[in-house]
Amino acid sequence: MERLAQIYDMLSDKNRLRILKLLEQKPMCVCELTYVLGIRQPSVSRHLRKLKEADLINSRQDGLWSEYFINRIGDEYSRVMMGILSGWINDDPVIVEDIKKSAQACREVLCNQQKGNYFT
Amino acid sequence: MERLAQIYDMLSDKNRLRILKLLEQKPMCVCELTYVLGIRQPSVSRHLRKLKEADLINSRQDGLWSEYFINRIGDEYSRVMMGILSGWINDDPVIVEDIKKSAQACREVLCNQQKGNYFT
DNA sequence: TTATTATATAGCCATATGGCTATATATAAG
DNA sequence: CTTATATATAGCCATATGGCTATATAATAA
Repeated sequence: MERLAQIYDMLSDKNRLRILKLLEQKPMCVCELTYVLGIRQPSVSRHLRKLKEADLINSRQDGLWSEYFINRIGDEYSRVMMGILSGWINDDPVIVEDIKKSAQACREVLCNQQKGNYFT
Repeated sequence: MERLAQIYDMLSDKNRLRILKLLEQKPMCVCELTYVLGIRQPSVSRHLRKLKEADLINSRQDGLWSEYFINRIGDEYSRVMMGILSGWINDDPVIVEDIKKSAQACREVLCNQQKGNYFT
């Protein structure tokens, strides 16, 4: 029951729902999520930490970036809930706008990278 | 999204989960739920009010008692979530114990009814 | 080494939450 | 009417939450 309540708790915050709906589309780094959500980076990082602790998402390091993505190999609860979520609120105005913004959001542009660094 | 977050929020509390799992079995009045949950009656009443405001449960008056029951005609979100919940945590020790207790809980015995009143 | 930058963490603050006790309300009995 | 009783509400309090700013950490560049 504890675990189930934890998952519901993760899903009960609107910004966390937005993050999950964004990651449903593609992996994203913190700066991209920060740009799309319109809240401060530390707030995004904290949401991501909670979601990761709840095993709903995972991350991999990519140079200076941390790329977050949906954890597809969670337990039954998380897999079922994420599966259902993927069919829901796809036409919510906020979600539609978020995904539109995320398509434009390019980490190389967003993050104020030095010119001439390792990815040029 | 607001509505979905509201439902998840309702499900993120352990005592509310217990209430829903109990009402899954049968309608119950406040005194029975109070007995089973082991928390104070006003706390139970508040959980019930929240669940009712979220349209997950409903109530009918039965003399002095208020009988609460699952709302089977809610929107898609609530019906799907309640449907899934009915298949989950049925072997959770707390839930098993709750349902065992609820089977013994008889409102006529539990509530300190006067002898010789309208239901004798 | 130092500088830069993406992310993480520490900690502040206002608000929300969920226990609780005390009390009000509503319904039925007498 | 008065009394009894099931439930609802008001309001207290400790804790949790989610914004925020400031700062620490980690990875790469030079």
